[in-house]
Amino acid sequence: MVSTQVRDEIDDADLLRADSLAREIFSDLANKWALLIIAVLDERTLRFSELHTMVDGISHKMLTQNLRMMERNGLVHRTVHPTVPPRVEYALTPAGRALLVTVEAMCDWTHAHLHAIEASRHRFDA
Amino acid sequence: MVSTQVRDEIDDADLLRADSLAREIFSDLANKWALLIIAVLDERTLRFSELHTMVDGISHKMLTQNLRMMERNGLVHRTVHPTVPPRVEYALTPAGRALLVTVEAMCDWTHAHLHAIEASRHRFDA
DNA sequence: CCGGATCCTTGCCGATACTG
DNA sequence: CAGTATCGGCAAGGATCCGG
Repeated sequence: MVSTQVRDEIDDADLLRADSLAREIFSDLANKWALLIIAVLDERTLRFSELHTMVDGISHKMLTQNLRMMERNGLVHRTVHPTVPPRVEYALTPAGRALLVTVEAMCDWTHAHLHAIEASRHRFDA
Repeated sequence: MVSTQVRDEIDDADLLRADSLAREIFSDLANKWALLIIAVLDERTLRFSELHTMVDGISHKMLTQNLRMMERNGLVHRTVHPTVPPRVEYALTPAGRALLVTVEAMCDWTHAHLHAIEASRHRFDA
């Protein structure tokens, strides 16, 4: 399931350039809101309003837009509870959880290099 | 160096929400052009014009813009050869190479789930 | 060959208002 | 509470020119 398969000759970048569908998907997901939503859905199903609070800075509109996109791509599962008031919950699908692993790796990387990056910025800004 | 450290209580998403610098850096990098450039710089130093061809669809402007940002954050190293015509080469720094690992993971994920995603889209669009 | 600067267009995204 | 629709500002990003 986890792709540690060995490919010969071509690397990942080539795969992205060759396949337009792959590029489209990659472009969909490589945006901060989508990745942040995935990161926040770590471990727990969340309601729309919870997501709205937890991913801070995101607007109502961007949240729905990204959730639709992610649902369409099969990353999140949407459950509507027919109650009053309505209750909608979002959870990661297996595919989404697989992607979560790499998102967490990116988060870890960010925090591991925080200071180095800050230093690099100061050097550059001179 | 590689952060497989164990943290207690808080998860990655929390770290991103708590630290505004982390969020800023994450937002810088979580965009398709930056990630694609990193993916392409896999294994080899590349000239500006080579990058321009390899990351296809990117404009001259976006390429310089992202390269500056990545240089500022210490992800790529820029070497200017004082020849005529000028020759400028870009290479990943150790930090950049560390990030490359997670970018490749994302690429692998994309290709591993291509068909599933395509199927999911068809289902959704009905 | 590189990349900065300028103009100009496009579409992203936030604010607001309205339905179920 | 969750979601859709509309509108409008503003910034992202493309095209082009020039200068090193």
